[in-house]
Amino acid sequence: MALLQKSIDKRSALLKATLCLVNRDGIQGASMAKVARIANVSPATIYLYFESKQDLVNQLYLDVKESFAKATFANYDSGETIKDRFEKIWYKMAHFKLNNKEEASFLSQCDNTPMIDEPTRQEGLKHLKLLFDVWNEGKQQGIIKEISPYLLYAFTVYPIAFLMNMDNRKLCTLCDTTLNDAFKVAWDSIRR
Amino acid sequence: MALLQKSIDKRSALLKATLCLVNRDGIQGASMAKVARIANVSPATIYLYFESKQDLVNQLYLDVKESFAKATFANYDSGETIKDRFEKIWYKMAHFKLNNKEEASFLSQCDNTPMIDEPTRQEGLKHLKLLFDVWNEGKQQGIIKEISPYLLYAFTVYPIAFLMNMDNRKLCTLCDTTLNDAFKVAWDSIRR
DNA sequence: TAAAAAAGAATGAACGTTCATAAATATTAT
DNA sequence: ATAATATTTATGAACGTTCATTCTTTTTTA
Repeated sequence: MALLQKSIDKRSALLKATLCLVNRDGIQGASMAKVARIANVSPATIYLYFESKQDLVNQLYLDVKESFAKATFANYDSGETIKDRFEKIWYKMAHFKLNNKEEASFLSQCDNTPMIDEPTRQEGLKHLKLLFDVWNEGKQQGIIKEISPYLLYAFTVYPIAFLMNMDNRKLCTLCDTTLNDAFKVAWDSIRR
Repeated sequence: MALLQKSIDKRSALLKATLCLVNRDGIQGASMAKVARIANVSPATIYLYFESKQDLVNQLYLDVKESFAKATFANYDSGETIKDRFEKIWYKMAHFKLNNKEEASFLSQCDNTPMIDEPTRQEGLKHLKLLFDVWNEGKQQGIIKEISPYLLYAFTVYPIAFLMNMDNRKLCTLCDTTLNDAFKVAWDSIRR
């Protein structure tokens, strides 16, 4: 149905506009008026698709998290070794952040804003299940340290965001060499 | 001079009010009117001490960074071993963030906002010189990996902010045991 | 009494949101 | 198949509020 498609297009145009603006001016800088203008739509139209600015940003958050997870766990094979699986996931996360800077920077901004509510954050976390699986198996096999997934995440995945930030600010170029170094650091941090 | 002291008091009352509000409602939620009300001052008075909201937030940023650095490098002794020095610095950073949650959360928010300008960020970085010294010496002695300080920071210090966030959201309690685990992870990540 | 500091009221602009209305689309009746 | 009608979808203008900032006046200090 053409109508439905048109609706979907408009919805994603609005999400895309929001992503772009948040990336440029911060969450508070992405006003509904600006979002509307960039999406070629009347401000009022936004409220046909989202019930508030908070809703808009939260839905965008879930949307981006989902595509991040999709990229991260593509070709996931539970038959591979723990290290191989972790390595592939880690590199895919890094490459997603490098190749989708707007999305990555948006997620970074979301980490510390009160705009994203707790239920939405929880929902977003679910996408990481496969990574937690790998860690749990790794612990059972004595390959990975017996520590909470929050620690594992903090020291392997979270740092990528920092590096991406530095790269954006031209302070530290994230070339392949740097990325390989970074993975080594990440792996050394959590392996037994 | 009593007058000067009163000025200093008012300035820090304004900074404190800003810190408190940013922590509660985010940077955009800390309006000049609210800051004034909490500091028991007229909105206009703020402009006697700061030339704009951006200036206010940037000065607060430097202020907090400085007290963070003061706490972090207290009793620094360049005669100690690399690991001892790093360990003490790391724990002091962690404890500062645990004991000064408002300050820590504020700094986290600053990581991803366009409100803090690049010169101010550079200024804030200078406070970390001693940490960089330790790392450089460590590299020379073959104790620490030969990688950029940005990588070292990303994998040892930056994760603390994540853990603090989880702690604030009651998802992962940062008790002494967790903290010790975390330090082990941090050290394993960068040692040779 | 002169100068500095602080106040409160007021500024235009921008905010998120809603409203009455218009355009576009779907449904029904002929 | 076409005309008339109902329904959805979208609009631009306007809402009340709040924003950062400034202006004029009053209070405090020297």
